[in-house]
Amino acid sequence: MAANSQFAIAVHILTVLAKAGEGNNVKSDYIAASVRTNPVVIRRLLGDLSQSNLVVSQTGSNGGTRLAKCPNLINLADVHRAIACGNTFSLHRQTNDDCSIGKNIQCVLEKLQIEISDVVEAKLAQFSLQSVLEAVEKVGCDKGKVLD
Amino acid sequence: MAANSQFAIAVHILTVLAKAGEGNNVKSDYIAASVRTNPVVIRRLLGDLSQSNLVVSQTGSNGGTRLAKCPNLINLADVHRAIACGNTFSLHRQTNDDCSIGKNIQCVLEKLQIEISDVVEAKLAQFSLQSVLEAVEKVGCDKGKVLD
DNA sequence: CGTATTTGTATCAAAAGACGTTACAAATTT
DNA sequence: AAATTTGTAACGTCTTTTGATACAAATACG
Repeated sequence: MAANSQFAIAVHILTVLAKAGEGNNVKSDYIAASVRTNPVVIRRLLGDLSQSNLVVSQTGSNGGTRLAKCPNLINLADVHRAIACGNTFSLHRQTNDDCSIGKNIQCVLEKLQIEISDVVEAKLAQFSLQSVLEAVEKVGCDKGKVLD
Repeated sequence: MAANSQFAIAVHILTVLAKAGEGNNVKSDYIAASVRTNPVVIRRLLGDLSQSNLVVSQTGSNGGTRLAKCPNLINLADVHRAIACGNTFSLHRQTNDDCSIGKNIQCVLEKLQIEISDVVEAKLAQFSLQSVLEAVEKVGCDKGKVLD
């Protein structure tokens, strides 16, 4: 199971930045208030997003963070990769090589893991940050697909 | 990220049972040796698999566990559901309702989570336990897709 | 130029989750 | 009755995640 909520928070962060609009710096304190967490948690994630060139940050007075590209050009697969969210399931550690199953199942599972990652990314790639923002701004969030 | 390796171990367990053949009881000690873990860890997972009617267990001398159906009739989506592996990503906990983003992003992310689960399940459903067993028994596990 | 602000990052502590282990009752076979 | 095996509770340890404090470096602005 997905142990951490970093991807969810990252999407939240980016949605806030998208709403702020192009070129407008948003402070980690402000984002932290929306996410209800500590600003450092936000800045850590912003660091990842920055390394993937999804956002740009500035220190100093009037500093903050803004999107590096327009929300149409960012999709959730980009975010997922930026956060290094890991896999849908984990492999178990070393198995027993004396057993014909234990010996070979690892690599079968690794291949499977890759195939799963691929379909997850493909799905995530269907959603732009823009579409997320629009979905969030729509009120009727209770029935049907929200995204798309 | 997937924090635990229960799904991987469950697949390993079922593959061992599939190899053992229909109607043959396998003891948790034997499986544990193949997985290199404690028999109790195996029995815990067997409990989940049993509740989903994938395996049948017997206590007592000559007891053990066997598949409840033939390996062609079990697919990896069945296993995934049985183990309750959770989601590809976790939601963050309560957000700030005073912020229009914080207020609505949760349900958008929930919907996304469901769509992701669906594609993951659909992919997993493509692989039968039989195909996993065959892949594991094949030696050349180093190039190309192993599963399918 | 100096002050205020903000990020980036190190460090620490707390909380949660995963995993392995021991122990033992209940069920079953022989 | 004795031996075996599962089912499950209980516990300790380890790792991961999260929240928090602290402070240097960068920047803006009067």
